[in-house]
This record gives sequence, C-alpha cells and structure tokens, in this order.
Amino acid sequence: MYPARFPAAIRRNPESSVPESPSPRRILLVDCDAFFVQVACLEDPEGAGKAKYLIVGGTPTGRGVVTSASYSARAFGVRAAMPTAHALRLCPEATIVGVPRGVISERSRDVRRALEDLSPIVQAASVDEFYLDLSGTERLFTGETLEASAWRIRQSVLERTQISVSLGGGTRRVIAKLATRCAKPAGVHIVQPGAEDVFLRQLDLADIPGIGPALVEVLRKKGLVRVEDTWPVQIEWLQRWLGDRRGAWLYRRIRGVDSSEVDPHERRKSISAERTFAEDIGDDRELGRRLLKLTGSVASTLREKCFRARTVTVKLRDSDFKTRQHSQTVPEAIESDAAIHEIAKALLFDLRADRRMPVRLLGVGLTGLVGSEDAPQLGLFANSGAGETDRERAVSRTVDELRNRFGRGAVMPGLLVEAKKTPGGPKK
DNA sequence: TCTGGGGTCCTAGGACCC
DNA sequence: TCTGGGGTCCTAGGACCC
Repeated sequence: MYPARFPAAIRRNPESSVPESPSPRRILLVDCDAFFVQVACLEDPEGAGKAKYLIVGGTPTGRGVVTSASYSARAFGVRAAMPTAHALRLCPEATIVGVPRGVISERSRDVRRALEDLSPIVQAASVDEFYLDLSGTERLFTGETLEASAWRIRQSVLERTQISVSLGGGTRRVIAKLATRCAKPAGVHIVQPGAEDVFLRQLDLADIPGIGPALVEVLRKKGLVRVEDTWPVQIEWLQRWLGDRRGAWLYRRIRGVDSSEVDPHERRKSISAERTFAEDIGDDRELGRRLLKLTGSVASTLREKCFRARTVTVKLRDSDFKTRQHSQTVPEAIESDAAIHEIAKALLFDLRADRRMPVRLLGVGLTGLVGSEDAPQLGLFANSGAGETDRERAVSRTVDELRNRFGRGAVMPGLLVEAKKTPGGPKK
C-alpha cells in the first residue's frame, strides 16, 4: 500500500539547494501514447474510435498539418507537423478529425492529478508529458525497482484516466526522456545507473533533445552524425565550431550530463494565441477585427490564470511566409482587454507600415507575466497615462463573469474597447 | 508536400546608467 | 575632453520541442 497523497515532509523543499545525493536519482518521464488520438477516440467512440487509421489535425482542404496520428497511420509514414494533404496521399484511407481543444487540457489535468497521487514530485513538461522524481521513495515502496514502479504507475494511470502512457526512466531528466522512446508505445524502459554511456553512444545526434535540424546540418558538415562519432571530439573543437556556450552544451549533452531538477512549481512565462486564416487577408479593417478577437482571447486567459503582463507582442506572417513581430513593454503590468488591445493595435499598424502584403497568420502574445496579487495596488497608477484605469480592469473582469455564467458569446469583443472611449480615455 | 498552435530558451545589438 | 567597461533592460529573430 502507498499513501493516497504524499505527506508534505517528503516533498523536496525548492528553496534548499540540496547537494548531489549519494544515491542516484530516480527520474521517470510519463508520456501519453498518441495523446490527441487517444482523446479523440475517447470523446467520440463511435466515430474516431472506430477509424482504422486516424489523423488528428487540420482539414485536408485547408492549411492544416497533422497534430497526431494513430500508430496504424504512422506505419504509412504519417508524422506530426506534416501537411494533412501530404498525409492523405501516404495513407488515403485515413479518417481526419479536428483537434478536440478544450477536452485535451481536461484530460491532461486528469493524468496529472493521477500522477500527483503516485509521486511526490510531478512537473508537466507539456500537455502529454510529465516528469516524476521518485528519489527518496525507495523506503516507502520497500525495495521496489524503478522498473516495477513505472509499470505500477502505468497501470494506475490507465485505470483512473483510460489514458495509455509509456514511461522512460533513469538518473537524469535527459536520460529518462530518451528512454521513453524505447518504451513506446504502452511500455516501460529504464536505463540503469552506470549504463548511460552505452545507451547514449548507440544514438544519432538527431535523437538528442535540443539537437534539431539546423544543428544536425552544421555537425553533418563536420562529418558528425552519430553520438559515437562525436564522443572523441574535444570540447575545444566543438566550441570553435559552435561558440563557447553551445559547444560546451553539446559536449555535456551527448554525455547525458543534466543536473536540472524536476520542478513542480514551474511558472508559466507567456500566453499567446495565433490564427492562420483560411485565405490571406489584405484588408486592414478585417485584420483589425481579427486582432480584436485574438487580444480578447489572450487577455481573458491572462486574467483566468491570475496574471498581468508587461510586454505585448504582435506577430504577422505574410503571404510569402515571411514572419515578423513587434513588441512593446510598459512600465506597469496590465490585464484589461482595452489596454492590451490599444498596444496591439499600434504594433499591428507599425508592422503593416513596414511591409504591406496579404497576411497569412496573425498572433498576439503576452510576456513579462506577474501574478495579479504581486502587481501594484489597483488605482495606484490609474492616472499615470502609461497603464490602464480601474474602470478598464473592472469592465474586463465583469465581462469574464458574464461569460462564465452565460457562455462565451454573451459579450462581444467590440463592447470591451468601448471602455476606452468613455470618460478617462482615450489616451494618446 | 507547402508549411498549425502552444510554448521555452538563446543570441545579438542598442540604449542607458554607473 | 576623450575614452573605457560592465550590467541591465528592451527588441527582433531564430532554434527547438510537443
């Protein structure tokens, strides 16, 4: 038996810098198998659930790409991020369904909650990946091997959430991550302490997390393709080719050196939304309307997560696929639709002035997040001219409430910027 | 083949301050 | 009067991950 929730005493204190523990760390990465496909099937057992080959992603006629494909479809060469039109040519019998957005985060939360009952430290790395640190739990599970723990966790998550996961394990995060690939699908793979070098040396450089297409190409030109080839290369050479930092990083990376902790308290750093249009848009008024929807969406997410933001970024992809962005940072963090939209509007204006082409994609991002409770008292900066007014904040929060009660369509975005036009605004 | 949407992290240059 | 260097913040762009 094990406790339903781990007592606070054995959760690691994030403040204390614990020296390297004498016994090797026990880290697991839990990765949901074809998560979007599983969720689509669970939500629609009669439709998606019955498809022989299933692709989750954009429509075949639109501009979509594959988000996730069933293992049966992957056998035809279908991969994530591939245009759906291409995927259909590879696997013509495939059924395509849209991404079940809201349900994805619900199911992700279910998996996370299940894991929190099974491990003292859980960190979500994405919607479908979770790191666990089981170091120090050996006594609790009286001699259970990491492999046995992983199988037990897999079974328990499956029973509680109906989601099938695979687990990779090892003494470091990067090892656990790599091990997961050997575990997939629906399995477990543990790299034993001391076996890391042998495990790593059989891999291609491209297999290592953080080594993407660009770096692979640079290294290939130096004749390096496999970890085995790169192992004897001195750090000085890597630094000469890649720069001091990146060279040193690569040297450590292929050796699996990774001291990063599994951090259950990691805070979100940005909130963004972007849309690729069905057809390119050249009309500024239409772009303005799309911008209004996007700012409304990111601003309400911002408030929902109890943040304010200091930096607003507008991103634009022109019809020739050139991507540009402008951003602006304000002295006091803001949260209202009106204040965020005001800045975004000016940024979009500048971007359009720089280069006037039909637009393929428009996006709005918020960074420099601070907790709303950490932000200065309401009203303190109401008349500073740079920030937002109490009235603007109040309007946005009221709208959030109305939408919670009556649904998203209850208040249209146009009403929100009205707040700017009444006494107190507009500002220039 | 014709390129989604949500993120994180890094680099490099310029402004500004000491 | 001329010339520094370091630190921090901001902005733009890009690599990478799922």
